[in-house]
Amino acid sequence: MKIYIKDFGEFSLDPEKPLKILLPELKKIKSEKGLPIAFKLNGEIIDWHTPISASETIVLEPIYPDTKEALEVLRHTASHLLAQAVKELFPEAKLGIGPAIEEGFYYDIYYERPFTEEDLKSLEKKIKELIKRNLPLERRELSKDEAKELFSKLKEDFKLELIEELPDSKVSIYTQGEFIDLCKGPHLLSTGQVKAFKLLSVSGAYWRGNEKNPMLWRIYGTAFFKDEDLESYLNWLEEVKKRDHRKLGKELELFAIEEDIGPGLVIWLPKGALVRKIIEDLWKEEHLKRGYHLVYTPHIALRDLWKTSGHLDYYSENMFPPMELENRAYQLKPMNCPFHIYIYNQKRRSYREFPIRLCELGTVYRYERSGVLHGLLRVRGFTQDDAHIYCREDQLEEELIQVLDLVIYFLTLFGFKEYQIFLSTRPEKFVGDPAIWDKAEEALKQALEAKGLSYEIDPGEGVFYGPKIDLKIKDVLGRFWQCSTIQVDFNLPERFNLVYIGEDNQFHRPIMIHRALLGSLERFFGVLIEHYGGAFPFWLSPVQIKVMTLTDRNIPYAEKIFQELIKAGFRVEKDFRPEKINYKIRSAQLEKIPYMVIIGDKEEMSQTISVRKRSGEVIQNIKLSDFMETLQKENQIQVS
RNA sequence: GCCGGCGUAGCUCAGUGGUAGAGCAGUGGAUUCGUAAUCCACAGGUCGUGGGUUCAAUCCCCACCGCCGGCUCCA
Repeated sequence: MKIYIKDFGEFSLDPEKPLKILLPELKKIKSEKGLPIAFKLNGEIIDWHTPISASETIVLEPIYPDTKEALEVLRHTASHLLAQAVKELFPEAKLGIGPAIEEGFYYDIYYERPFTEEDLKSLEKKIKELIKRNLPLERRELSKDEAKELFSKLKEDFKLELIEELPDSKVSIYTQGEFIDLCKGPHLLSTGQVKAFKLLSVSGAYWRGNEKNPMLWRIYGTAFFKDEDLESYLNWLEEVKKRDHRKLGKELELFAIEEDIGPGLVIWLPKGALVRKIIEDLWKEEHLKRGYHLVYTPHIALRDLWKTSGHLDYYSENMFPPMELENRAYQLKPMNCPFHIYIYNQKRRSYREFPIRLCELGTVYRYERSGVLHGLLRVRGFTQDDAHIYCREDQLEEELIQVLDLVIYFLTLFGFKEYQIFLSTRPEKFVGDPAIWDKAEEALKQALEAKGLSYEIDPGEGVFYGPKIDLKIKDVLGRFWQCSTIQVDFNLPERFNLVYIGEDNQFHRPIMIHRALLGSLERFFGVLIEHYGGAFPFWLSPVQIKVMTLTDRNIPYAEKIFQELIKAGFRVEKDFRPEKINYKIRSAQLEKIPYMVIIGDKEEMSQTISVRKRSGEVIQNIKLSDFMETLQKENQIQVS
């Protein structure tokens, strides 16, 4: 059997032997990139331990240390090191699973008591020792029966359960030193290749994510090939912490969530409310420009409405319980759609009116389990930037293009330029005509392509009532957040018997599109706070300018400057306290205010101002009119 | 909801079986100062809530509430 390894050349290999056999030969060949960590075969990662057999020549793509795939291999081995360390220090522990994950790895372990911070430290020490011993990894294949015997001897009950469920008749195990684990790989050659690692946290996790199963302890860690990489990852974690919207929200007085008010219920403080107002004004203005009608609907409605809509059947676990009044049950709304349907149904609709676009910043209430609430990102009451579009089938694609155009417009405003887009198609359980589903899915695809947006398809992941597009935005720290969603709905028009009169003077059923662009204002605000690190761009800053005096002598002149800035429509505060200028600058800096206007005797004499930017840049003695001119420019929202 | 951790002044945090402290913020006063913290004084807490143990609880125990991290990125 021949294999061709890119960068190294062609070799012959005994089919039953692992690639490792070739090591001495490969080492002789000097590839600039060094020795591969693993290989790619038809898109799958193959390690040095795996025997391959094939009738034709196989082409292997080497994987080098600075790639995502190599990290995955490294981290998988790191998770085995963790498991090995656990078994050495806590022999009674039973192993669950231990995969590599996006930012590191974890291992789920059953033990009679939780692991502590001290345990993590001693585990780290043990792992370092195991790395130093540079234990070679070995792979073996066993029949299921052999494997069962082995793991029952080892008393690894969870592994036995896994073996039971594996489809193939043979399973593979990896060993390093004394340690044996059921594992499909891929792995490194030896433990010494793990250069930099850290255990990060422990928490409870149900076996296989099911609450009916026993709870295991999940130890999280991460690993890299270089110490610098680990260090910069840890710095990144620090940065994430610094930008935590809950911390900044408190420090910058943007919002609060109060125990006495209720979990997951947000109060917007004046500064946060101001940012929200700016976003809302912009949103409304742009929607009106684009042919939407702005509507308002109540926060509660008769519960029967939700019976008709079907929410009681498929959404009730997310709804607040009903309220009784005058023998009628009312329901706090979890969604806006039924109300918009009644707006549609206010009169007989003609095909000529289409598309009808109704939009609302609608506040909804949903029951989220107490354990999942998280700052502004997961709450129980929030305002969706919602809209429902009613149109004919032949208008669907064009409408979707318009919606995508609008969503990109808004996201770009806030500096979100990279997206992950998912198109979810028909699930097994669905309502409506499959032919229309196909058409709608096609329309979604066409719309995405027309906008030049690349996307992935999530087959069968659509909601039962229609296919959808979900859009995730990438923030400055490289994290993705889901905000926007665009869903086609074949269900509600049916349930509420929506009709219009067509060109043929017959009744027809409209298609409905639900869409939220920012998602919820709370969540989007939370993402924005983290994205900007609390330092909002000038146009979005709740306070844009702070005017401050050097001495009390300067107050009258500073007051005049302040008034002129206010008159020009800027959001300005003043700091005329008898404090040192350094003190005032420091506090304005901590408030992350974009511009400080500093007034002293020099400015007063020359009838100018001095400006210090948030960045630290200082402009001395410029004319107020010149300053305002540059501000006006900056206040104009630039869409690129 | 479940598991672990946590809950002390507006904020960040120290502390102890004998009913509490610091820094910042706040208030009063002094200082009138040139680009990230001037000094002095004062005031501020039913130590999350409710029970229990104890002569005595903020501390120990239990329950509840809330917050933080996590709860299939599968051998």
